[in-house]
Amino acid sequence: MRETVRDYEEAVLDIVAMIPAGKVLTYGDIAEILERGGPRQVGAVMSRASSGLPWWRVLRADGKLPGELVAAAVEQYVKEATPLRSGGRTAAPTGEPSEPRVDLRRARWNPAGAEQVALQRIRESLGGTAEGVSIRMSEADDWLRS
DNA sequence: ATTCTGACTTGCT
DNA sequence: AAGCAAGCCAGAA
Repeated sequence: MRETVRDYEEAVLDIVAMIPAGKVLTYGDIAEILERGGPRQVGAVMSRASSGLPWWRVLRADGKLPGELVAAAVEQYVKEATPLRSGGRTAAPTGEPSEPRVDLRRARWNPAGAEQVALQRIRESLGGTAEGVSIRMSEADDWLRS
């Protein structure tokens, strides 16, 4: 039995729903967790995501989000005290406000223990049907990458 | 089968 | 820091 597109969407949405307030994940991170598709696929899912989802906690690898979403997102970041870069000191000397960007180094969600297990379970739910799915046990190491 | 498209990434200026 | 080109992945036309 082949996995359906719908399954992939559910998996992505489940993960997004698990991200704690004040923390974030990049599109690529989610693709890695699922070991399916890539950043663009995750982005595609998010573009169709229904409201009610903490979409602002999923952003690009550079800590930004597509233009239109920035305003709404920043509002949330402030509310959730998400670590940002800029705002004050790092602003350009030219006087340009420079849009705030999430500080990935500090804000990236690093799932541990039970959370990581839960994510693994979500991933496994995708390959479900015995298809020679070789599982890597030491995947956790990937999360230690800086 | 082929081409287009996009809430993406990386590497190089 | 900002812009650009290529690479990448999968669904849609």
